[in-house]
Amino acid sequence: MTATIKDVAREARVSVASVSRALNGTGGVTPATAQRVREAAARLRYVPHSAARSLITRRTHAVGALMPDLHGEFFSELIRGIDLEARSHGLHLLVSSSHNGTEDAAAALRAMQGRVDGIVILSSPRVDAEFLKANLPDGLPAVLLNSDVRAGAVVLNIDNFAGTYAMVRHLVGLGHSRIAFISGPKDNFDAQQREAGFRAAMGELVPKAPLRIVAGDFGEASGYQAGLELLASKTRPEAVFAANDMMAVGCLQAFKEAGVDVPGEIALAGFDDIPIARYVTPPLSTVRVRIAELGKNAMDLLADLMDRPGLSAASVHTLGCDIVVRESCGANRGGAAASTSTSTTKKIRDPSNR
Amino acid sequence: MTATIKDVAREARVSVASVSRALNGTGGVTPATAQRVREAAARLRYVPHSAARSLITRRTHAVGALMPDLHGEFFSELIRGIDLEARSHGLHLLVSSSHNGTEDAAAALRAMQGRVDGIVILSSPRVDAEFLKANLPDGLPAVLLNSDVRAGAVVLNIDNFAGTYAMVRHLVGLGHSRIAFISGPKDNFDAQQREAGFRAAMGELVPKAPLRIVAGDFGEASGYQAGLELLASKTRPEAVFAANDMMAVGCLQAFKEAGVDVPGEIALAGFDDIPIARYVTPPLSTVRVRIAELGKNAMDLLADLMDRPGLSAASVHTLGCDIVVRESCGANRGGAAASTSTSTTKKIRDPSNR
DNA sequence: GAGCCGAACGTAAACGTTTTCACGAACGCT
DNA sequence: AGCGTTCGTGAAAACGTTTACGTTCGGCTC
Repeated sequence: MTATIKDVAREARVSVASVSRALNGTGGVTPATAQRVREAAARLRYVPHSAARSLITRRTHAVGALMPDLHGEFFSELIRGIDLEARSHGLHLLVSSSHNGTEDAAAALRAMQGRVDGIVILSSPRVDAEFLKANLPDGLPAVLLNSDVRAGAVVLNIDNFAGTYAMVRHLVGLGHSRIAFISGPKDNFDAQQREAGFRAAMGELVPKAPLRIVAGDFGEASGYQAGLELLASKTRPEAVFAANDMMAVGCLQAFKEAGVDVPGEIALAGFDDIPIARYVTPPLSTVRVRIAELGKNAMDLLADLMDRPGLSAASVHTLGCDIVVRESCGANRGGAAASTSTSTTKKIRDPSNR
Repeated sequence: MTATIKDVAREARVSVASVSRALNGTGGVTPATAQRVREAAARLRYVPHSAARSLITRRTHAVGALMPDLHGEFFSELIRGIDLEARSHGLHLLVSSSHNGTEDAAAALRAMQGRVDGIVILSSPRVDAEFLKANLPDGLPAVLLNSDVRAGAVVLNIDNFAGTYAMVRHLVGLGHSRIAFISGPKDNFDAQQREAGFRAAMGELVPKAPLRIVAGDFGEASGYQAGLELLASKTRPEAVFAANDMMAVGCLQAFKEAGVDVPGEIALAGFDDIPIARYVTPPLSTVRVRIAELGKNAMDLLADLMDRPGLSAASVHTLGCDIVVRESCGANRGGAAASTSTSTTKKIRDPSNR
């Protein structure tokens, strides 16, 4: 059926060994014969059998991406970043997404055993340290994304802390001090870090302001509820900072229905910069996460790890966020230029320029 | 290092053949020995080497997904649908996205050679019939998505034609007859079909109405421009139907800036039902494409094809769309119930119930 | 009790590569 | 001129499975 290395060898009148050497660019072959082999291979449309190669090489030239069941932009951008970088490393990408339970993820992990040379794992609350210890085939290079596992692994995190901190600084710079926070799910790693960043920033920047935190779950409805709750309180906040954009959007809706002007009466900010953020009215100020870059960096870390011998150096890396200033926080009325606040966290002016 | 079938054989005191038979459920082995083998395998944490298996079996138990460089919801939902269904078939998913040029896609196609048992290809303008004939390894089962290739392939398309037709019917039912259309890129297959559906619907439902079509490119800016152009015309349309949501959003922005009330003065509709659609004001009526289902169906077709011997029956399938009625078309003021218009195309009432 | 048949199991070949090793030939050196 | 070294090449082993083919053995029929 399909041509094999023997066919090429016969066609080029050399041994299979020479064909292998010529095609792989391993030395030890004359330019002339290399050329002859290449021609023969092209003539026969020869493409090496990857399984046979993997069998002896112990390398699959593929990496896996394991992620929980998530929709939308985050998923696609992450895959995009990983895929692009993987291809530039000559690697294939095996995707296994949409896992809910631990046993689901464990099965996927097992199934990837031997099919990939490394793996990028996007953590969910269920996928924690002991889960990985139990299910991750040891010796398999892995990079963990947004994980609180700190022991013996390579971890790459979004700098949620710095992001929230910078946004609080921005809001404070605008003159607000009574800033309320809508938090995310208790078991979510990003949510925890964002709340921590908020607490730290408030404590350091406006230490005498009251700390108001209302619970949310990253869903739009919980943001709406939080908005109602905040409106009902005796002293309304000057600004509301939601731990993600969906909640900010829900909160905005509550404000709108109550006839509260944003940002006139209350300023509003979110986190993530989902596409919707720039299309609500007023456009939402938020913290942008460069997700594709997160994927790219994860893939780079993984590639490094795979080149390394067995030595898997544990390390923690972070990827900075950008403050994107639109109208919902009230800073963008005039034409003030953007300024950089941190080395990793840039401030961007984005006047909903659709 | 890792346990091999020989180790299991030794541990279970049988031959490697029996191990293979026991673990694969091929007959010819006593329940007792099968049990013994399973225990030994579990004890050694044995997992069969997939490359070795593929080498002799000529099966990889993996399918590929080849897609152009696209962002956002469409990508993630499609992958999601494919992945879920692939896993339920016991197949792995090899993703290769973000291809721009033909040579890029050709390389990806070649690289997948031998790594997958079948492939799902999402067409882009560059990937046409002769490209596939030239680059698709023959004998490799393939399912084409949103493709105008009709010869010798299995094709699954969104029913753009019926979708646009149904939306026009809906607008006409609302009393509009001067309906303008903002078209998509000329070389885009979906855009072509949507325009064809619009022309057909207008010709049949309101034959005496003038046919107004202004050119767009699926981008938001082009929708904005089209909006301006329509406002400037001597007889303004009663309704505007954009070939996709992004253009409808741009158009809406133009109307807003001009102080034109939507849907009061002009009704507006889009196509795709991107997440943003429900968050603009007024929420956008549109045609929903069930993308995850598209992916699932594609995977099912592919699985069928792979089970088949060599006989690759060419066929064309379509997936219906849903009309989702929000406020931008003016139908949703009252509380009218939803009605079904076609067997494949349902009409949904969706009053922006965030 | 001889013959036979089918089931359970083992032996070994095969799948298509890479890589180690051996073998010449060519070459530069004393 | 002889020798050692390098270099290009080929033969063959190895990777871990599946499976075709024997072989054994127990139980059945006459």
